[in-house]
Amino acid sequence: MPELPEVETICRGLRQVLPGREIVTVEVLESRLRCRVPRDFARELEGRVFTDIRRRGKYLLISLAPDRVWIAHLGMSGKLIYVKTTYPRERHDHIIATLDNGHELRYHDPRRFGFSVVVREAQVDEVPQIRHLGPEPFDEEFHDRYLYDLASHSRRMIKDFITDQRILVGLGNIYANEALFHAGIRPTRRAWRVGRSGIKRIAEAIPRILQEAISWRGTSFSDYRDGEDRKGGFQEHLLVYGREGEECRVCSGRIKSVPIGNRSSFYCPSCQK
DNA sequence: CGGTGGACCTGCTGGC
DNA sequence: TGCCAGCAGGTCCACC
Repeated sequence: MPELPEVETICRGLRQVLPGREIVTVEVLESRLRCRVPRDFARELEGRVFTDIRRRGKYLLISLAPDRVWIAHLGMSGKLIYVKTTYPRERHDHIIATLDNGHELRYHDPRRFGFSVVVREAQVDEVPQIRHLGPEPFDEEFHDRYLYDLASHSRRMIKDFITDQRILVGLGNIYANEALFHAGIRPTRRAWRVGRSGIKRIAEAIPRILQEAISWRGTSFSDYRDGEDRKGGFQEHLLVYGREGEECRVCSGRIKSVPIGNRSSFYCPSCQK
């Protein structure tokens, strides 16, 4: 489900309400979380106080004093919501942290692709999932030259390349397709054949499209909700993703779909070469 | 090493 | 109306 804009939206929302709150109790209602939630997960969190909520790629890093970080990835269908204790519980609410102010932080994930782990602050960068992540698209180290140096040595399809979280973090199926549309490049082009000007357009389109999606609080089709269980609005502004057979909003041609590695990619044959 | 294809899950939709 | 194949925002691993 969530790509960078959705995780960023959740992050900003939780940052408004969690710092200073104490976790009183934690219930882990689902034991089949693919061994990614340690048995002592609840005890690691109980009695601690939220300090800071930040994001690294598609991961939420939730700091708690003294000296713990709850690292959460929401997979395809995960939600992390802050609601009153009276807010109706649902099927697939797997982890419920009861706070000291009549609210709960609930981790909900029907498909259970997400994962959670609790580590010490100093260990965050050593966690394998975090250690191998590439630069943030909004950081200075991510620029067209960086992307070109890597792309010029890669024979992979460009869409596959830019969704590799080791190259850069944050892009998933929606925003990779959108960024390539904005750059005028077909998702099936081999990375090394995109060329310098094409890579430059991609490197510029990525942060732009992500920023725009953040301003709309992310994209919601069915599952995605922010930290207050509300939908995002960017689905109204998508130009190619999920629009197979519909009219291109730029040239009125028909949007096509092509599978890349078990996943649909969308593009406009006349706008993207 | 790189690239591919399947596995991991539940739920919803569309076609028959 | 009902059933079932196919597909969904992500990662990881085995295999060639």
